[in-house]
Amino acid sequence: MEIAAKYDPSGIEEKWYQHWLNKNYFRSVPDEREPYTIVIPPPNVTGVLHMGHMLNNTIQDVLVRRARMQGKNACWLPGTDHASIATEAKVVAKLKEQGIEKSSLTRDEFLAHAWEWKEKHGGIILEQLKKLGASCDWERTKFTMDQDLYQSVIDVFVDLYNKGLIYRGVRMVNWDPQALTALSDEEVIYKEVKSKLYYLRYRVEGTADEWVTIATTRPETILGDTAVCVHPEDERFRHLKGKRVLVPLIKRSIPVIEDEYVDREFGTGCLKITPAHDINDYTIGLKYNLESIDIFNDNGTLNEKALLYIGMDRFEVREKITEDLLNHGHILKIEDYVNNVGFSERTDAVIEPKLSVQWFLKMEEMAKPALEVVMNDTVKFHPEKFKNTYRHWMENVRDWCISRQLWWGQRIPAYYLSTGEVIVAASAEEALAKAREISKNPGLTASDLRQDEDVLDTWFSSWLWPISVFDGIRNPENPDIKYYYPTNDLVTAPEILFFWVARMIMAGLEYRNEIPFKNVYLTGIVRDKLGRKMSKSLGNSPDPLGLIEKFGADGVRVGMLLTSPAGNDLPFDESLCEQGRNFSNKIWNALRLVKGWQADSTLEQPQYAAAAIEWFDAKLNSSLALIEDNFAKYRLSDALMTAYKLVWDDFCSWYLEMVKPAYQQPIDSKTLAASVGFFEKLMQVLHPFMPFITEEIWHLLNSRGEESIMLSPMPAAGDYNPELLNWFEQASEAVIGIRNIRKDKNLPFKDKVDLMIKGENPAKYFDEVVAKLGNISSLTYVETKPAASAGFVVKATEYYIPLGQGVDLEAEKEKLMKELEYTQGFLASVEKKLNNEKFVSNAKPEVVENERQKQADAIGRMEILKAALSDLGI
RNA sequence: GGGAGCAUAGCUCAGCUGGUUCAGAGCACCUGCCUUACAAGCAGGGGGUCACAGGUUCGAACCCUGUUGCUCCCA
Repeated sequence: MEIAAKYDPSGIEEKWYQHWLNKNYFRSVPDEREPYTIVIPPPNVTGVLHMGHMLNNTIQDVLVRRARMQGKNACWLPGTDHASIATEAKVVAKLKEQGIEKSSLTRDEFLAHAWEWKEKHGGIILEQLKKLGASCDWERTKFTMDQDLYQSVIDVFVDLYNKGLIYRGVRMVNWDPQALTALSDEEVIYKEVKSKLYYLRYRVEGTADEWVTIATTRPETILGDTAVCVHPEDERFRHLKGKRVLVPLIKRSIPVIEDEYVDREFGTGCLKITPAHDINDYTIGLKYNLESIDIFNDNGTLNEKALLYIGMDRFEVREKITEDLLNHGHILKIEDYVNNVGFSERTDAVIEPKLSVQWFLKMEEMAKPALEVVMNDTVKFHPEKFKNTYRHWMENVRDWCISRQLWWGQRIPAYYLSTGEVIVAASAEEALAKAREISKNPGLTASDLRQDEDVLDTWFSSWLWPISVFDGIRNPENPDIKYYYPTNDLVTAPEILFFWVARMIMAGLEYRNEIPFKNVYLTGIVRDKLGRKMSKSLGNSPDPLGLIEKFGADGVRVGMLLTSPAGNDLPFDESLCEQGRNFSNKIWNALRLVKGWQADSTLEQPQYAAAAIEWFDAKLNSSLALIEDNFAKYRLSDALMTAYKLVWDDFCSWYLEMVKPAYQQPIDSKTLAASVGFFEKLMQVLHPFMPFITEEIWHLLNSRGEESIMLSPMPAAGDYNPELLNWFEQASEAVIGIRNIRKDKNLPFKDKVDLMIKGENPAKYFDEVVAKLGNISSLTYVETKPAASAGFVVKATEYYIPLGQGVDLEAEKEKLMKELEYTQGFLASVEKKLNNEKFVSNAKPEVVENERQKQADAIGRMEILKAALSDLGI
């Protein structure tokens, strides 16, 4: 069979993914095996695959595929979330393009558009994941707005309300004037912005020319000022005590109050108080019973309470009012100033602090056990350092604002009577029944109830995800939830540690009385070479599908994993994928070599081949043990690197070279079988990382019929003789020594040379291997160093290659002297320790013993070197 | 402003309880090779005062203190 010299993943990847799907290999249903479960962090239904997803889902697939091969019943449950703000924004924009205003639609009409949009564009991302090789149980695909998940959210709201954990309150919220909704603190991104600090003077009431100067970054908010505040101990303002000042332009009279909150160093030391539009001012307003004048409409324009500029946008007003203040002599100066401004994560609009009535979930009680399970490692974080961050947040947790002024999402199941009374119930019918009961008015009808217009925060559905996808809220005893929950591993980004991971833990404890997952693997952020976060606006993100096309899914997966230890950011570079592709090609060519061998069952197995097989078996087992350890510690890149080196260095560079028959010669059947066997095991080990090429090769190595590598048992580390590894190390060093001499002395590799060994050689077992790899014509043991030869020493064994003529005695001498010097220095440092009484008496006995061994070795080596030098006539 | 973390080769990172192999890996780099599996390769090689300054210890990349620089989270 002809095999292409370069591995071409196109076609192969498509073929196998389709095959796996056809065979339903990703499907999981409860059975008697141990379950292994991962629920996908549901990507935004409007989203397309980006590099962060690539990393995150590669990791999940590696874990799932490995678990599956370890005989577990592996279930990777995929899905998407409805992303209320982002999706609604997209649908609104889309409608606008068609000339439809959201305000002209009824709620139901709008939702119909939204669903239509979702059916059309949602789920693209899941299709893209298939290109990556994701082995999700697609039959279980969930969406947070699916009827069952929707209902679970509603049930939970009602339940928490009945438990007294959900309440309605007036709060200063982060208002997104573009999306027209409140945002949670986590959805606000603070950015440093170059702005201006305006120094404004307010006239003291009852005076003609006495002024107070304040500094503000938002001059337009003076229209909502209800006080001016100074520090009680500030001498500069003592005379203002009990006075009032007039707000410029509108001449509203407001009091001068005193509070220690004021930073005397900042600005003028005199602060204007606008309770309706600043969170700190709001607190002060409450303390001093100040009026709150909300001057903004929801969309960020000014309302009639502002008295001026009514209907103008806040930023327009800022310019206009600056002008007017200047004209009226109220501005003393304007300074450049850098401050932190909050922006909406979704719309990038500047957040407006705004007072409004919202629904909140009390966090304190739920946070305590959720903190506990992480601190005591019931839920393990990888890497562990995130426990600190988690604790800090959980200890300072604030109530969760769960309402959003949107339509796309689970509508809050709260119903208002005309009296303003609130009834929370899972359905309108139940609410009506309750209402009749409470009001003792059986004549109430559905039209007497008005349901809350708001929907719930998307996280209020995602926090139930590990439970609701198995219908564990509505049917807590169903077989799926009992089998798959708690899930095993969660793979996600540290950015959402709090608003998703923490809350899932809370929900799990609340509704299952059990943690939702045992391990949380926190990935880093994929950045570009310059360390910038990849983002659409920067345009610095490569197209993931383009990468897959260029390097193959296997190559990209390897590239993503090679340099991304848990929790560390990944500075992405295409060359990483290139390395992955090169690795694919390397494996492919190893296949070409092995497939090219003709077996001859009459051939005796050469000793070198038997030795090579024994060695590689030991090496394989020791690497497997390492890989198992790496996985146990969730060090996936280390596991991959171990496998990478095992395949490339040990298998390809050493093993295959050792057993390889001479050109166009057949190979003995025993060696071929062993080689194919090793190859298969290596493919199995690599399969979780590189699902496609391993499946392809697995089938090319042997006829498998319908079998799949993805269901084959993962090789487990077995016992091995460590001596084999030590001996081989010596032998391989000898081979390297021979190569070096060839290079130094310009001895072409194709010319055979003699090798003479002096002294005890523990690695005798590999002599034939050394002879083969060194292209040695005869390997003999000698008592004395042969004349006119070049040599080297490995441990306590001397190796010589006779050179006939042209031996550079000086060079030989120099080499030996250098080594002798080094050994002397080494011995000195060892003896320094041993001669130190404190060391001998304080250090652990095995450490001291070790030093003695080093001493003996060094002395022995020095003797050998000295003897070699004296042979040279020194 | 409060909290956490990091600083080891050109880059990305390992380095466990302080003690052979403790200064490592991969990539990049340099040199030589078109050696019929692979130039997407082979063989070999160079490269680090472990941020800086002190301290503890028989012994420090590792523990302690301070300094500097960077990152993240929270306000």
